[in-house]
Amino acid sequence: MAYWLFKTEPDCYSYGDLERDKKTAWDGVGNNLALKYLRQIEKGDLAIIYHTGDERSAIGVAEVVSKPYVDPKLNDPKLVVVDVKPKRRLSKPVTLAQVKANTKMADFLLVTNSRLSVMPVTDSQWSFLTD
DNA sequence: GCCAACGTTGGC
DNA sequence: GCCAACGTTGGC
Repeated sequence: MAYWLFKTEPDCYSYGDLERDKKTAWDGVGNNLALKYLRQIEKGDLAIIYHTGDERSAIGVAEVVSKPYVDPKLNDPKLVVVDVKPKRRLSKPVTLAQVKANTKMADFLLVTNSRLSVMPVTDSQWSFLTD
């Protein structure tokens, strides 16, 4: 069981959309490094859903309910997706500013590689975001 | 709206 | 295979 963070532009697909849909294929990831991480994800892993744009906050937790598989809508074996379902909203969203203000989060990929859309999250990073 | 950081593309 | 030019992302 591993922890991850998925970024999304809420105007495009928000945590609320995921709650409404109950389940969705997390698609649209094209970056090589993000795809590498995506392929390492296993069924049962948990992912923080982070909203970019004006919100810039970790908003909720999703559970991965499939293995990575090739996006059936596309014809490229490199482009994989996983199915996720909403698990719980965070009691209080954690903003990017709060993450950056904490020295223990200084090496978090969200901070050091702001353009990465799928990234691993360590236990301590997970605790900071979800406690 | 700007721009830094990063990825990608294509000419050589 | 290098790298300049260009495009995209996302924070500010």
